[in-house]
Amino acid sequence: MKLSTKGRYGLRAMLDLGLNSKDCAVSIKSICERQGISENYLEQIVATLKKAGYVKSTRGPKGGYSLMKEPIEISVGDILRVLEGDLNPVDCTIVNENKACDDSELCVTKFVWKKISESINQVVDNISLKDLMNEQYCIDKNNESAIMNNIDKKRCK
Amino acid sequence: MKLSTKGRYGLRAMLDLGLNSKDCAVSIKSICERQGISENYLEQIVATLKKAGYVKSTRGPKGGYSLMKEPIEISVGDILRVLEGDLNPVDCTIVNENKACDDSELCVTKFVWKKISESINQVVDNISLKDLMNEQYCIDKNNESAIMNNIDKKRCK
DNA sequence: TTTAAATCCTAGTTATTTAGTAGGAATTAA
DNA sequence: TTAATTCCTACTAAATAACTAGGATTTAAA
Repeated sequence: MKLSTKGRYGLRAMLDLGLNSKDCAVSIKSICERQGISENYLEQIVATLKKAGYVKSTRGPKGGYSLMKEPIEISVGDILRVLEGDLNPVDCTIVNENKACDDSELCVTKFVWKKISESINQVVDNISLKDLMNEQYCIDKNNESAIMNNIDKKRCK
Repeated sequence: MKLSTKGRYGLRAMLDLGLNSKDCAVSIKSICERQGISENYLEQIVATLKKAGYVKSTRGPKGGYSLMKEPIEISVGDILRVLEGDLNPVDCTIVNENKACDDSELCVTKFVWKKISESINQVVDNISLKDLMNEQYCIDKNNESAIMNNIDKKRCK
């Protein structure tokens, strides 16, 4: 019951693009330097995100990637579903549809799987890339004041 | 982001025990016949549930397994966590604890993982085995009336 | 026009996990 | 004594995850 590196790296890459591709395209190389990820691997992940319409690319020197939409228009759910597939904990969540489940005894657990699916999707669909960017700005700000004022880093409200 | 067969089979086995082990111990063999699961494999799964204190066993002929606690005292979350490990989508959910995450840039995604964890656990901790048993009784009842009255099967309230 | 920095594309490869299989030892009711 | 059961551990095949490798294409800039 774990997300793979595709989802984790992909979300970090998208956040990186949100934070850094405002004015110019951002290369895979620079993302990987910041995020500590393998370049060839992230290439494949970003290719998936491009195909899904969340990032655009420009080739050649000074080329790279940038977001295709406004960060507020991209949810964490969008990103994760593109990279991980649906976020259902069990493939068979549609009650009374699969033939193997005509045996109702098997079906009861589906109510559980369905509720888990719904709760996961509810969470990830209600966090936008913009939210994460804001969270990041907030952390940066607090870090700075922590350094400046020599006080402990605090969670952002 | 899928549950393994351990969690799925395990929950079905526990439900089976809830429904069938009221008066007598239930053998692995009979559970597997009803549920269509490999016997040797379910043995291993049930051994884990036993070690965790959710089922008890009696050996020899007429032996088998039964629940250690009242179904209302056992949550779906208890069962799944025993068999799947924690239900966090990413291992690193504790903000600002891991060394690799002192780089705050990496940390922002953790807010997402934490929220997903919380929502999953909230769901599974609020469904008891008793709830599933009731759901099953309800389905059985509706199936019967569907056969009797020749009307469509309906979802249970 | 050449160079080099970048994306684009696809085919390996290695390690880990999953989902079992296999089979014998111990227990115990009939 | 028999046979049904749990108990225990080692092995295994298949799938998946997490990359690595390397060449083709594009294009800004010298």
